[in-house]
Amino acid sequence: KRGRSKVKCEGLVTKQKKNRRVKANDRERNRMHNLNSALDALRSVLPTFPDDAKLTKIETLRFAHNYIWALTETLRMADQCRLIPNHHEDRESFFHIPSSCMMDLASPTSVCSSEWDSSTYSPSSHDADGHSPDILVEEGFSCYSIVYTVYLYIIFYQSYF
DNA sequence: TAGGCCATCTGGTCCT
DNA sequence: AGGACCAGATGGCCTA
Repeated sequence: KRGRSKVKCEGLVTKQKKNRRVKANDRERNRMHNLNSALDALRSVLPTFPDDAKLTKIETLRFAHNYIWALTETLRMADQCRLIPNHHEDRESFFHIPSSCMMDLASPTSVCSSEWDSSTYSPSSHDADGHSPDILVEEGFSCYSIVYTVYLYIIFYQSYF
């Protein structure tokens, strides 16, 4: 009788384990879907050309990093000059990013490598004045939080213009 | 066909 | 104990 109950117990444990695994898989799938949604939101605020293929995940993150840097630099320059025109049309031309710069921003793959190496192709993390436009990501932030934070940063900067 | 990208599964670790 | 997060493994799809 004890043997049978042991087998029954083992079967129950196996079933419980299987059930937990299925639930964990489901949560993991959900988590990745959320992460992808955050990446999509981030893509949506990045400037792209109509015929551009969808940016890959790593391209999206690199592009966002460069884009934030470009916007930060633009703000800094505008602040330095204190010549921001009031008319909307003028503001647009004032903040026009040179095409050479856009090419670089729009083609992250042109400077792509398998590793994140900010020294080679990402903007310097500190400008001439020692200001750091880097995104403040505290230790312990999840991937989702980081992507979403980048997204919010871009929205914030874009609202400036 | 090789290589890149992606989704999913899985086991481990940490936290509540 | 259960959930969140992460990294490694695997297989599918697509493109040069």
